[in-house]
Amino acid sequence: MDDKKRMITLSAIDVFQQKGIEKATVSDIVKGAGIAQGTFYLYFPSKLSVMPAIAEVMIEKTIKTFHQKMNVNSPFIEQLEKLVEIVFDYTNTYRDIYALIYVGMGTNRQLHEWERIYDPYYNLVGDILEKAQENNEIRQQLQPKHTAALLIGLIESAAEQTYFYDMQDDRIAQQKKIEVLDFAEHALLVRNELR
Amino acid sequence: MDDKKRMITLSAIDVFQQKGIEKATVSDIVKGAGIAQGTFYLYFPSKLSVMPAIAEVMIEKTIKTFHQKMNVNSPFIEQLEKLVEIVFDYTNTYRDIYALIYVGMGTNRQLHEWERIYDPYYNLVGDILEKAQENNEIRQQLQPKHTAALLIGLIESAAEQTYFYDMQDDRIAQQKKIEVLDFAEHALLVRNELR
Amino acid sequence: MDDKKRMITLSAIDVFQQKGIEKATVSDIVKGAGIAQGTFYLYFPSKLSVMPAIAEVMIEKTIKTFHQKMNVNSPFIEQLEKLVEIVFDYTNTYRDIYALIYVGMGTNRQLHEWERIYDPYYNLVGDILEKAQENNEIRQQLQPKHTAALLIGLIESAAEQTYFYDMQDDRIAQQKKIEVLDFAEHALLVRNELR
Amino acid sequence: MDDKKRMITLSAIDVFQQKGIEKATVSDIVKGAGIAQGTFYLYFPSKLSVMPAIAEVMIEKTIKTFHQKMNVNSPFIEQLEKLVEIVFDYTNTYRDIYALIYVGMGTNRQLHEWERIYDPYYNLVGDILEKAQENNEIRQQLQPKHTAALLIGLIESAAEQTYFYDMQDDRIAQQKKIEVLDFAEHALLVRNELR
DNA sequence: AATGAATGAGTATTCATTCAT
DNA sequence: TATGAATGAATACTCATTCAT
Repeated sequence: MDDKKRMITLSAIDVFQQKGIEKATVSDIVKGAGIAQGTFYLYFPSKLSVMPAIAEVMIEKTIKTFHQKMNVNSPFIEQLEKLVEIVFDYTNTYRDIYALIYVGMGTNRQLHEWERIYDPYYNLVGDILEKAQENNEIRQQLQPKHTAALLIGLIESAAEQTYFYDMQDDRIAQQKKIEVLDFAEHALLVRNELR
Repeated sequence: MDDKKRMITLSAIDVFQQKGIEKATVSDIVKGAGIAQGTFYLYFPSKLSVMPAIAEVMIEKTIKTFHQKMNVNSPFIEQLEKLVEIVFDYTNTYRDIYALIYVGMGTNRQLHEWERIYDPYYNLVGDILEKAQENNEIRQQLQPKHTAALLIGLIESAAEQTYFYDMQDDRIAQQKKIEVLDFAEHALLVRNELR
Repeated sequence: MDDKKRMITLSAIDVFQQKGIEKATVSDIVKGAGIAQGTFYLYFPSKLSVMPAIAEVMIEKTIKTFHQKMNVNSPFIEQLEKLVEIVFDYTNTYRDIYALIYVGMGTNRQLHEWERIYDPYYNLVGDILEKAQENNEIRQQLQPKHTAALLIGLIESAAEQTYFYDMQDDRIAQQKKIEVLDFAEHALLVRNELR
Repeated sequence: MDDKKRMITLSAIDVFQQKGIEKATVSDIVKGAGIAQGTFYLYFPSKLSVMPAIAEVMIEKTIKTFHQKMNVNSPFIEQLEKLVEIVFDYTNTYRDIYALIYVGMGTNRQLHEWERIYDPYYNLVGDILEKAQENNEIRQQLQPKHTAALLIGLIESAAEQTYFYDMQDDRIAQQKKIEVLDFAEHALLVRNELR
């Protein structure tokens, strides 16, 4: 991505997190990026059109985190646990941003781009599932990439629900993680020899 | 709910659906409700504070649909199918509204109210799961209400993913429904006679 | 004055002092008076029409203070000192109210009423001057009532100027009082024995 | 002063005079200044914050008038007469504006700025008094600048009192001028040869 | 490419006033 | 007389976008 475009996008993420969805302005964004008001429009045709770029950066970050934290050679069950950890983590941190992207792209009729943007993420998790299939750790009938989408959706929604409760209470989050892990394991029939 | 408050809420739902999230104005809402501009503020302190009321109405609608379409005496597997149908249906119809509620309540620091509002919904599905447990149709270890939340989250996110794609293509939706159903059945160990 | 009309007026004074000129509303006033919104309009045709009533009450208060603090038999010079004290005191306390009355009556084309309202005040001070003339304490050529108006204006404006400075600093106020007293004494030729 | 800021200020004075205190709108002001609505807010943070700028322009005008009409070499008594003329004149013409400035700055907690703004005015009159002292035309004990403030306050309040009455009646104004002049002369001990 | 002053359409919110009870 | 829910006109202020430099 063009360097200045990236600066704008990163600043936008910052601003949205600090000011919240309603109060963020282009003026704030350009200030954060250290450029002039007009320069913004050299890189993005409108305010909402930053959204896909933001989404891309977010996914990029997520994938980077994956590669850092995930040991692809560890048993699938451990990778699944890690997945839950990671998804809960970024959902909590970036909840507002995700809502924003969702609304912003929806308004802009760009929602279909979401598919393209999430694609590498689904592929990443899909690959893990595929390898788990080869190792006979999960059911053979599962279509890896489709299942990846369901799995990510499940965990993300569980993470979001955690924040309907008091965010401070970490025990609720831990409990939720255990439950979603159990749910997912059965869905995928992980370690079915254990039952 | 107070009659006039309800009128405002219903009109707000309409306006948000028609005009989209960004373009809806209080002026439109009061016009739809047949009241004066100022009257709005007798019932709601601000534009965004209608959100919880909208959420309540939406959940109310959903629950009503449930009672209409769901045969509580049919086998659990059929009820699950119905659940998927219903969730996909309202997600498709009210996708924008849900996004709006989410953002609106988040912005307003009212997200915790979501818990209270979703509660009857989780209870409804929780009851179904509990009965299924009694009939030995699903795993006994599952905590019904918690599982209900996960299940609803799973199906909703699957539905959302579907409608990020071309909404017209019904085959994709059908395919997604089958996948999520399969995923959920295994998670709950519904067809345990097969194993 | 009608009891309820008085209640409204007193509440209005309170509200204006607490909320300031811009923020005071009829709603606040009726709340303070313990009556309903509509009742206000049974006693006053409009919001601004309370102003003369407020002015009247203010003058009434001032005159009452005079009768309490002023010894009409003491030498004129002492009465003048007292006058300065009193005027500084009420100017400081009710500066906002006076500004409000001024603007409110000006807007309403009721400014001529000011004459009628201030009249008893001018008479009061005029009487003091007249008696001082009889006692040969001030110049004989002075027209008592006209001079009263000038004198009051002089002291009020001096008091107002005090508040252009830091209001906390009492020494400035004391200094100003001494200066205005000296100014007035010479204007009236009070200490004629000095010449 | 920045050219555009000055345009806005001048237009604001116009609008306040024509429309009166309550009815003046920012929209009117910008129309008069020939600029866009938003431009106003590049120069002033709010509607009321124009007040100090208005006050500055008013004082500027007054001082200019002084330099035109006042012969600094004429006897003090004539300069005092001129001072009364000028103060009565601008008080009559700009009565509304002064009330507005007073209220506006009071509301805005900017009243202390008044000191800075009036300062050159007090200095101007203070200089006249100082010179009169050198010429032994007034009492030596007087502190020139402080006395200037009292004197201006006296004359302004006298002028204001005049214009609360029927403004058309010029005889009342003339009478008041004579009285205030007499009052001031004695206060300053002008014409001390007469005593 | 970059700037940032200027634009002006757009809207939530307020509050004096009314009127059916 | 008294009420207070309902009214709706009126307006300050915001901010995405433009364009001359």
